[in-house]
Amino acid sequence: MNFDLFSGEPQQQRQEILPGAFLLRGFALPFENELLQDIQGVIAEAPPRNMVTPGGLPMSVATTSCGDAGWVSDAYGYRYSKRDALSRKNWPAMPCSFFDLARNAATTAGYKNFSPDSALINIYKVGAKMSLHQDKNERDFSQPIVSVSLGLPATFLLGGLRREDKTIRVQLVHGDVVVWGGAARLFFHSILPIKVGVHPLLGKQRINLTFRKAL
DNA sequence: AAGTGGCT
DNA sequence: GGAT
Repeated sequence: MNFDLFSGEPQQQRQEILPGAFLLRGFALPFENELLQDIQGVIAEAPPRNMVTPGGLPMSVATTSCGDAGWVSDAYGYRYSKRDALSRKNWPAMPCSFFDLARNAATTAGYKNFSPDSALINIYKVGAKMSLHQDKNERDFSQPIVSVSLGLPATFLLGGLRREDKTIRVQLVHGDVVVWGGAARLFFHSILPIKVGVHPLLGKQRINLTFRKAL
């Protein structure tokens, strides 16, 4: 945990950035070592790949998953799949460190008993981005989304229910967690192109973990 | 099927 | 279609 050097009290790092959406600054830092180790394990079993959108264009972000389902995109559309098309096996199991972090973060944001069954791992090289979209391939929108930022910083845009709604922008750095649910669950969001840089632990990349109850 | 992308 |  982060402690205030003067008071010795844990600093409150929770900020409601829009109704239902919370920024938990540095929340993942205590889990850092275990998370990085477990990410390596998942990637060894299910290598990240640049999925193709239904429109036929490759995404700039490389993606893999773990848990009971993984988010996939191909010519047939966006969906969750229980199997990795590359290995034709089930996705790797979700590491306990992933589940615990996601559940704790959701609780801290006021979403009790979050039980993610899918963790999407998005690898951003410098210049990679994620266009404005909604997370809407899940079955149950009563469960929040938990997003963990590692490595290089990113600018996160969060809007509303309509694509054309005004967006706020939030700088996300290594260890930050964003949780959105309730009224914000279907809000459009995006990541601007990652700027040139080198992170001391992760080098020239940003890794994002996104947790969902997909099934 | 696709605006999770690329163009202006 | 809008932001950059």
